Amino acid sequence: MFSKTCEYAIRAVIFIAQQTREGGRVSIKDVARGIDSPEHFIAKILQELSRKGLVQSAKGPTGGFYLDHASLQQSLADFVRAIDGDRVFSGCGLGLKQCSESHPCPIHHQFKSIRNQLMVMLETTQIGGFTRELEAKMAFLKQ
Amino acid sequence: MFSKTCEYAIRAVIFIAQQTREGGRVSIKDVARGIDSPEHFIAKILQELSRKGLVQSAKGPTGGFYLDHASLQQSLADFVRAIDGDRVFSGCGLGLKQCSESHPCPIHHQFKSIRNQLMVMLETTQIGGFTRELEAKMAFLKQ
DNA sequence: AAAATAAAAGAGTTTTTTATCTTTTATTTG
DNA sequence: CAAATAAAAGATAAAAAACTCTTTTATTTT
Repeated sequence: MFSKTCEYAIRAVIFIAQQTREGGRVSIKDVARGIDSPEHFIAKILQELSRKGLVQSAKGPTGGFYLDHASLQQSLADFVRAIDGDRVFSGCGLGLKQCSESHPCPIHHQFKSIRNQLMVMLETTQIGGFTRELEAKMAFLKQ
Repeated sequence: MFSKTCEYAIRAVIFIAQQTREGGRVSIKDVARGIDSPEHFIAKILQELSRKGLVQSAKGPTGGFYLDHASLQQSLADFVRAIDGDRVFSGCGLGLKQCSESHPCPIHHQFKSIRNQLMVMLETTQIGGFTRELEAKMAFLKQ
């Protein structure tokens, strides 16, 4: 569904949101440990999200990653789009380049319906909305 | 969603179903042309499906691929499973190995719902059920 | 100002996926 | 039986994705 990069990205950002909910920063090391991902790999990913303004960062001691008010309100869809592009939202289920309403693949309509639901789900879910569940250990970001 | 291999596989099998609806065989060359895929690549894929009994084949002149009665009734899900395994049906949206009802990732429940719909769709769609649409040019397997 | 900390950037490497090329085996037809 | 046809099998190559390592830059603390 998503690339590995994108899976890590989402987990990382949810983790950062949770860890910094009362201010503060979290280091790459801690993110990597917190979501059980390769450290240098998640570093690259956060670098890119940082460049695109979807996460915030600060260098030096006391530095690390965090999310400003705007970033906390970004939807999962925004992060998916930033990493995987809109392949997920608009690609053809059978890989046709020109698949469309007027030139549909055999499963175009069925797929559209399911993908729309996926899209609505991703668009309406804010990255900052998982803190409570994680806190209560009703949801997990690793293992 | 699906691997490229799986996309080609589904397109190929739908094509074979259509081309051989009144008996006969279709060659790899024709399949490759018919779905606009690399010839040797689709050959490999059909070879594997043939080994697994999901498509039928015959060597020599007048040989080629076709689908027996049972294969025509296989669902899309069967072909997806044969190529991509059940990753599509049961993998975690965020890539967690141990994601489950009792140890869910933050989007487990939302994902489950969408994936179930995908699964129902794939399970209830027979590979042989597209001939009419294709014939009427209301669906396409290439471009 | 020097030392320490932590992200950014750049340059690889490894693995997996996708694709190609060549040889072999089976079957049919003249 | 020889020639032709078509899939099966095996080996290799190219491209993309996933992951690692090293150096640089910015910031803070002493």
